[in-house]
Amino acid sequence: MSKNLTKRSEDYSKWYNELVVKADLAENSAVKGCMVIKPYGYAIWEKMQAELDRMFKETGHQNAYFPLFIPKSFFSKEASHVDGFAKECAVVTHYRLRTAADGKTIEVDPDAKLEEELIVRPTSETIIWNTYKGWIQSYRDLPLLINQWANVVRWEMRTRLFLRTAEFLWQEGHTAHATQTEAIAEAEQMVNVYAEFAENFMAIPVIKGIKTENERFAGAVETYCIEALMQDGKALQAGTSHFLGQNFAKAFDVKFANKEGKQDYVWATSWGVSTRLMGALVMTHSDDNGLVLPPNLAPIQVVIVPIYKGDEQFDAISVEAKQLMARLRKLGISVKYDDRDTHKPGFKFNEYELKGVPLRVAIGPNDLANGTFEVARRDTLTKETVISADIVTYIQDMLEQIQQNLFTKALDFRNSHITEVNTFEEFKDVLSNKTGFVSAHWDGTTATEEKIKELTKATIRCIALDRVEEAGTCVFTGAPSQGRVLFAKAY
RNA sequence: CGGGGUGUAGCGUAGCCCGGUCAUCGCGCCUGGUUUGGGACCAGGAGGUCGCAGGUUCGAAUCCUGCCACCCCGACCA
Repeated sequence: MSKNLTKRSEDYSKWYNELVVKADLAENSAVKGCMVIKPYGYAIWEKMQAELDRMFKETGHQNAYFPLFIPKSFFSKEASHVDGFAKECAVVTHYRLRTAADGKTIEVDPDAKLEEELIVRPTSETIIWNTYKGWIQSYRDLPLLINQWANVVRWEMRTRLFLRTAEFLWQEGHTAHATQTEAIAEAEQMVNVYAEFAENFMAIPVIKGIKTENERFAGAVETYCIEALMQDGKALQAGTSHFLGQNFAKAFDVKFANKEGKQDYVWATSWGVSTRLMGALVMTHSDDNGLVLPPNLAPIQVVIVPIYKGDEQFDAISVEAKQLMARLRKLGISVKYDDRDTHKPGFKFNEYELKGVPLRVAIGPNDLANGTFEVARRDTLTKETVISADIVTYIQDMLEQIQQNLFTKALDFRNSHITEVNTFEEFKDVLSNKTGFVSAHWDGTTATEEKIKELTKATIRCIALDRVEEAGTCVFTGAPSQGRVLFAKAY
């Protein structure tokens, strides 16, 4: 295994191997950017889904499901939206195959050409708003707060495992409101939900902010985002929440009668996070020994490894192990007892480190004699001997400590990689040597933003919601600025 | 689509410049035995259209031509 895994993104793919593999569909290069999520990786996604779903419901949202296929005509109704996605859509043109003249191969039946092509959804705004049109007549129908768990397809020119795959899993919330204020409040609420989820559940510190016009979602009036920093110093957008204004309501003619009896267009939001978050998880916490999973997300939180010679010892250890397993499970802790006799303990130790299991309990003849357990934690790679009487509370506390420690570690790293600069020389120097976020004054123009991107490859990740107003001069043009924005090289 | 690189067993690779017991080594896999507190050891074994198609040659993994695929950089991209 290569060293310096924290330095280059390609190296992370080695750790992804535990979770996911690139789809092996070499016969058809068109789907090369897809991924197969392995059971261990999918278990993490399920945990993320469960927690997010709970948070959505606590904020009043409901789940629904909309079609995978979107008629082409829907797509063209919102001009900037179609501009944003047109170049990366998979299109269905036919609905039937037939046996070819050679009697062996299968070909597309030319008679089965669709009158109107169907787009495989790259996002569902259009089909959802087309549906909402029939659901909303009165202010009494509002707000409409719906979330969908789905897959989407974006035919990117270049894919990167987890971070930008051709097909990915996500959730997309789509809400409709009677007033602008309410819709903005919703968009802000959801970015807060995402931030809370990332920090408390995934142990990934994030910066909440808004996107510049240039980086805004196609069709949005304002895009809120959470930005995380990976160990290699590159930023990753981990979630977005958009205030869509009345753009989609107007495009799909969704009007409602307000309290005064007047017709008005509804105000909209949409928000989403995807399997990209799993990439963020790996790139935030993992080390040269493999994955490091926060206890909240680990499919296996505790693994018990027996160390024994002969059946007699094994049986005695198994009794202890199964007792401990039962007690931990009662507390909702997920435990695996690895009683395979095909592998030595040392092999198992390394295997579970690679998989990122937070806590490992070893039980051997010495422990049996002394009434102890050996507990090793994945985040610090340290071991301690714990007496039987304390073991359950010790593990319970330790899982919480690991969760906390991972967040603190990532937060310290992130905070030490936000650098304020005042000259363009410094700007370039920090970007190429220290990496991370660069906090600098910007004159607010797209032209400057693009010129900086051209020269340094850095983009404005966000204007932090909690930034302090501060008069200054643009790091590039010297024009006046009201505050600093965060630049970084990003995935 | 431009620039660079790679393609040899499930994975990672040597060999290619200088054609000829060259199909190499490691991991993994199978069998038997000994092992088991940090990736065990010994012995034996299975597994390969050398990316594909042509060409040169007595002879091609090796040279030539074309094609295909993958990776990296760029364009593109919430």
